[in-house]
Amino acid sequence: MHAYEKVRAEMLRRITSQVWPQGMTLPHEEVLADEFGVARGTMRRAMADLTERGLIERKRKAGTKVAARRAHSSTLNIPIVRVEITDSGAQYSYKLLSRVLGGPELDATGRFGRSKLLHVRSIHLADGRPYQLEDRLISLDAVPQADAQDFNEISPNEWLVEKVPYSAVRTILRAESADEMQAKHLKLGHGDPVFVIERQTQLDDLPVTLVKMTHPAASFSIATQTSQFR
Amino acid sequence: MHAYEKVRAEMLRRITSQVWPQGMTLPHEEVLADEFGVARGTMRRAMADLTERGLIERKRKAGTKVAARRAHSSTLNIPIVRVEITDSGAQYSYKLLSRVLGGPELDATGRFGRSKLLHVRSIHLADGRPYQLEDRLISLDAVPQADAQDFNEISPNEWLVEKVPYSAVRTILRAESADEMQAKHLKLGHGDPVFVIERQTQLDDLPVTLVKMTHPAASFSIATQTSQFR
DNA sequence: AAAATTATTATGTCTATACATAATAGACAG
DNA sequence: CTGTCTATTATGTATAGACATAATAATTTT
Repeated sequence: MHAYEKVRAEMLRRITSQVWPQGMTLPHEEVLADEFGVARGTMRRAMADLTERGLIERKRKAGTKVAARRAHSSTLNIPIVRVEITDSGAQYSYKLLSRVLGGPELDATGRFGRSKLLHVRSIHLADGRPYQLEDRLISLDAVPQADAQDFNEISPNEWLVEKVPYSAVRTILRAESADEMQAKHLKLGHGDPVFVIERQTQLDDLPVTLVKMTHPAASFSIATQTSQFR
Repeated sequence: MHAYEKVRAEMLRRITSQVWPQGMTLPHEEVLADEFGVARGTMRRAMADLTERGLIERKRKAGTKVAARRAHSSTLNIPIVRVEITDSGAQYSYKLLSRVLGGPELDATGRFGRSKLLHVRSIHLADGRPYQLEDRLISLDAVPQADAQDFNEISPNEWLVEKVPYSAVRTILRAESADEMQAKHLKLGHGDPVFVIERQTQLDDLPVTLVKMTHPAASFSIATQTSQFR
């Protein structure tokens, strides 16, 4: 265990055990560095990790305080769907449902401006059972080469992640009840609950793709990482 | 903009634009430091951020590679429910539904061993409308002082976050359809979709509390931060 | 040829020092 | 007492250098 890890672990202990209670101002980093017998740089590294995790708050001149616990943040990891399925030990398969080329009228949200769009619907299966319905719009302004892809063999998800640059991603999670089309493809009853991940991808300010990924609620959940220091 | 931010931004640009494509081995950090005209420490800081975000992978002796994009990770922030509601501009209110003291039989999952348990059910409202149904088990081994709390005025959520130390949190997200009890308290129809957050909190190896937070799907969603460098 | 040993090397840790800067506290003027 | 300017200070950034270590590559031994 390295010095900064020891320092961090001990600080974490003091915070979680409330030896250092919420709102308390800590000694200056130089003082703490001295106490722990490390250089200021090492001290700062330990404290940077705690700051990142939201356990302490630091401000110039004001000093370092133990943060009030008003929220809990954790890391949400969403793998590409093929990896998610094969990692679970299941057999992955994929089927294209439809591929429609059209104009801006395909985009009800108006986020794509006047770009020509590709609307692709497909389904991902685990051991032959429907796992995810992928309903995607791709901007041909941002990704002209998508026009030449038929998506019969490779899913838009995989193809885009592999081939297309992006800089920002916005994700929304929610629950819905399945509409007729979703129920049909996911082999659910009409009105059954589904877990929806909606994601918009941009390259700088240019919208690249917008996808709605729908999963049967009964066989889908997301666990977040506890973001522990190891 | 600081030197490490400039370096990081430029590296990010090269990666997202695929000037440095997936799998490419980057020049050594000393060489890059030289190219960017910064010290090795500064270079390392920029690279540490990119590593943290999963954009590059580093290994001793082997060097630094642009990571294959197999997943997207983002930060999930779940505030305490009162803050979530008041931040949205709504009026927060809270009502205790039941508070039952019992033994390990309350815990169907068997995670609490033989601890005495407190089972508290309550509802959080936004502008008088049901927002979240909180169904919680509290270990009296870990939190004996919970026995003295009636939870009439302050919610278990808030009380625990404020008063009780913890070191690890495990969160699961899923969609369900409302059972009779949930439907009644959330003013939904039986079978309507709900968004469920389940969370288990520990102090070291001791389970502290297990909570199931149920939200009407129609008025609840979670947006994750894009985790952008500013 | 395979296995075990040794050398090399890129990343990782730690230290010490200098200077920058945001934010507060204190001094001062009105 | 109020607002403005100034000084102080804790954190933030940057640098250079020494040493540690994991992992690969090269060499030697079997």
